[in-house]
Amino acid sequence: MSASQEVVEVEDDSGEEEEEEEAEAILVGCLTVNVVGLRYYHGTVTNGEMVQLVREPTNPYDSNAIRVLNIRGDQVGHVEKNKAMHLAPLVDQNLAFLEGIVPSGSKNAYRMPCQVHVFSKPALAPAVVDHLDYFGERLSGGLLEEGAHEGGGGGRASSKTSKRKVLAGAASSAPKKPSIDDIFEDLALDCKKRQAMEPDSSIVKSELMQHQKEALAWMIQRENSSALPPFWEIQPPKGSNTTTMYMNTLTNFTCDKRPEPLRGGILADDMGLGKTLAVLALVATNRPGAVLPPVVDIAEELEELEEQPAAKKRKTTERSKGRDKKASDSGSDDHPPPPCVPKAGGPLATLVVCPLSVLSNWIGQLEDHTRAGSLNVCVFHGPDRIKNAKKLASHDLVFTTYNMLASEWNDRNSALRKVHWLRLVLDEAHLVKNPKAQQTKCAISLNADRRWAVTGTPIQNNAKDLFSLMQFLHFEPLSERTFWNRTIQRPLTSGQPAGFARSQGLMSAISLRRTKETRVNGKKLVDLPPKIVTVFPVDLTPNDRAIYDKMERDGKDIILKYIANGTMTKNYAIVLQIILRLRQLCDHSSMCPGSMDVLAALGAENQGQIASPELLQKMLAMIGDDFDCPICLSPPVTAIITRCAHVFCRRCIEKTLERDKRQCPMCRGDLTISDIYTSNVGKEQEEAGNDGDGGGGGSSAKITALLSILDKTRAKDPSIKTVVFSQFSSMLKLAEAPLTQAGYKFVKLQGGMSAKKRDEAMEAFKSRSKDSPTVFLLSLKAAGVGLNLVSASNVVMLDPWWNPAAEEQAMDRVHRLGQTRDVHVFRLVATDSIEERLLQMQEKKRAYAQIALGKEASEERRKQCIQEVRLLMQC
DNA sequence: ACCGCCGGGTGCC
DNA sequence: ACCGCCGGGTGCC
Repeated sequence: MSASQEVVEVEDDSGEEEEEEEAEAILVGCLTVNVVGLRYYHGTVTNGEMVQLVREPTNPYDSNAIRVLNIRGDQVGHVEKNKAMHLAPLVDQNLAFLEGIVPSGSKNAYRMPCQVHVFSKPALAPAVVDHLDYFGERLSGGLLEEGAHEGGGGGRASSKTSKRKVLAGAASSAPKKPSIDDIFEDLALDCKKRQAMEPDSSIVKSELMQHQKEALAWMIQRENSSALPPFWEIQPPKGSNTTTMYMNTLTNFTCDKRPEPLRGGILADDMGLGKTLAVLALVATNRPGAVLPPVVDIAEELEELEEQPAAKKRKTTERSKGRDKKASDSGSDDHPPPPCVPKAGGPLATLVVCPLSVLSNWIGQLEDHTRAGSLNVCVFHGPDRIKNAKKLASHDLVFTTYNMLASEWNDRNSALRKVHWLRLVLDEAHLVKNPKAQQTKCAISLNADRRWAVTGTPIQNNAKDLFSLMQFLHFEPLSERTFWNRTIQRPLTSGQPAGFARSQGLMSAISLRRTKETRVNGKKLVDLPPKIVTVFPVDLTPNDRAIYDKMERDGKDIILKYIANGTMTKNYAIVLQIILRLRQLCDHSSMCPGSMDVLAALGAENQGQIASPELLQKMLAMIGDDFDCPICLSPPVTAIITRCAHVFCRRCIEKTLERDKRQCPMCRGDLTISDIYTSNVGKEQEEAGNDGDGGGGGSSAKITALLSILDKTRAKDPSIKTVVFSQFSSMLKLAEAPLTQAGYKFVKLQGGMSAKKRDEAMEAFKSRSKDSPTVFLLSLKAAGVGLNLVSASNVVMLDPWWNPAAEEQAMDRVHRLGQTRDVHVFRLVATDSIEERLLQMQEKKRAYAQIALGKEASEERRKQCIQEVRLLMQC
């Protein structure tokens, strides 16, 4: 950042503070002055209109000059000089600031009266009064007179003023300072009269929830409707006036040019209501040139559910709503209604700005809910981002982060800023509440036809945050700080009902907010049914038990020897193998051929390089994602295995090897890039040693348990579907024959399946038809992606996983948005086995994950690793 | 008449 | 601007 930029920042700061102080100011009094020189300027005002009074110290004729501008900023004239002379010093010394309203007489061609409201900090008010008194200027209508600076609408129509006062009386019984949440409170009631729309099914493959369809219809209507922006009214020609006029009800600014609609708004649904999908549906459905699906009116039901205390407040909402509605209705009368036909030919690309942390969520939802390849998507992030604006603009959807936005702000030639966007979406838009942050400035300045702010925590009890959203939305004149303060902020903070009513009118017009408590026809929008997790102990069959016990004893002996020698990390591959074997034995003996002796012999012979690459790859494929990278302590992004059998993210280990010596961070053994192996995922590895029917060692206790759960479920309700997870695909295979035998139809999903096959399996399972499969066998790898499995409500985890978060995530494929039944999760755990210890370890990991984030593989971590093994092996 | 008055020219700051 | 103001023309009744 250059020095000059810093200076600018500082100036911005002070300006900001001053303007925020304005909100705290009080009205000292009013003064009527003449606005003169009208014929030299083309800015016009009508009766009751607000004007801006701007000092013009550089005026060559009078250094006290005060310019008079209308809302649009066009100059109307000057304050007559003998009054300007009295007022200018107050303004220049920051003792007061001025606001003007032209009550009447605006027809005069040469001059017009203007009511000047003088505001100051309360402490300075007496000095201001004294100063003006000295010059013979008597102020009228100070704070004491209620409604004195009601200005906004007061001047225009006295009938309205009286209505407001009635309203004020009604509202004053409510709590003094209405929070923004109160403003939203009743808006929810309005959604039931809303409409719904299906998304373009050639792109969006998922079924939207009802409230998401409503959000889609609402957003599309906001983007395509030609309705007037909020606070605008149409004034049909009357009398001698033959032109239709448009008036802003906040400022009474009137002009003959129809204001542009506000194409966008605020999607402020609570977290967990699926805003991301709603926006994706919008992007997919409201494309230029597209034919829109029909709008479906939602029947209004259960009106009687209305609660008593809400009724009064609701009237307020309806009043402002009614006004908006009238405005838009008459708007479509006057302009041939072009709604719902997005034109082709303009810009195509939607830019989504989000925090880096939720970027993956967007991508995940995109993969989950849209057909592969149906949208042309790109992520503008990282050093190899697209720098060519034309290329960037050719995508349907571009994702970037706030940090990118902030850094690109400095770059005049940034592709982001050059593109003319069809649509700009700010996710977690509350992040732009700081108006001087670079990301905020950049977001405001980007060139986009439609603008959306998406946020789950909309306006944290602070109307100021709303202001920055107005800036982002380019919603004039509220995007202008002075007008924001004047019409919303100050009335709101001083508890005037006008501020509240206006905010409500604004929000009801441009925002959609539903909370988890919002009810439509008496039902919550998203009411995730409970998830009940049960640990389901399984006694191994006598045969398996015997094999397991022997193996565990052998394994323990081997490991104890390593611990005694201090060679455990060196022999980590064998340790891992032992643990893996034992875990497999908990599923079924057939999955673990051979004995530990073989391994031990191997280990004894080659202390250094013990495993062949093939074996290592096999191991990696089996532990797969169910392992934490010891460097970043998260499940590996692209898991690799070293020749010393340690598992890392590819990124993490590559970086470590680049930077440090050529050593494995875990065992300190020599290690180079060539000693790293990926799993050969492409070819699905089927564990040898079983032929799919439980083969050699009799039946598996886990499979028996699974069947008993399924049988019970089927007896209770045959339509309940069950998802079965295991990390061993061989275990899933083991389940197949018994399932078929017991009359269960099933589908399967595991790593290495083609996208088409996966889709087919998903579709089949989703079906509600009688002969559709009721059991879904999933490997851990397949569960990692954001699958939606809400058609099932039962989950069986055949084996406990290393990583509790991964297990949780897998369950949440079922227990997620759209789930209507209670979810039952059965975690099968072999009694008195390594699995029980694994559960204990999961608890520890949960706690550990909180503390040691971001630490690199250290001595401590290695010790902990040994501790984990000892805990698992009970030695 | 170094005034008053008349009436045309003129017009923000 | 159907004003105020300026400044030139004018000058008893």
